[in-house]
Amino acid sequence: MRFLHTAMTRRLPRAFFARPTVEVAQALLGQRLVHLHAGRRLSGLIAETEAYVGQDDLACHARRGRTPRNAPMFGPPGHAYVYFNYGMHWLCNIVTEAEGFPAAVLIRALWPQEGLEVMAVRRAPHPPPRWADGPAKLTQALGIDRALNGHDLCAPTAQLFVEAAPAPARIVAGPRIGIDRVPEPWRSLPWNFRMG
DNA sequence: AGCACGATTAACT
DNA sequence: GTTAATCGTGCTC
Repeated sequence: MRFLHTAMTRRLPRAFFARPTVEVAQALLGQRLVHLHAGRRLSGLIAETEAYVGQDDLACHARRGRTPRNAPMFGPPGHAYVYFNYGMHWLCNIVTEAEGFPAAVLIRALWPQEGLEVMAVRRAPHPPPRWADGPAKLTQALGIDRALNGHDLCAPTAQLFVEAAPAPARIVAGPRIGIDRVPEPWRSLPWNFRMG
């Protein structure tokens, strides 16, 4: 599926996210995640993603059905699912597939593009390569937290959204990170994707 | 009401 | 390679 955009409307439409999650996770690589912050643009190219797909996927938060925390995953595609983990970190997902089917893509790394001065302060004292090379690092760099949980990335007034950018020449797939307690085959499914 | 654990990070040895 | 930090969530009693 291809999406064409004019110079003024580069934001990815809901149809982009209303597809199989693994397909969306790969298609998001190279696209630009943007957070409008105090009239300023904070952004980066999406460099790593992971797919979490439905109640059969035992690594997915929705595996035991709907709860207050994972409710956004059951909602319509194109919304943010932002959750708190390890008592200190925010992780950012984008909901995929049809409403009612719980699935999302975790954004795991960005290549910073805009708002570098803000990121430098938020991620101090780390050097630029360490500003957004992890799922909790990128939310800190872009200022993504609970306030954006459930946010509609496809609304005209969205503060968080994805803009179309050139697709990467190559995609590398591997097992998802940090789910060592999840049983096979889910633990080893190659649903982690990065620009290669 | 209590408790084990987590889609992580940073600082150590 | 190992480990502390830190707390909301959801399951069990």
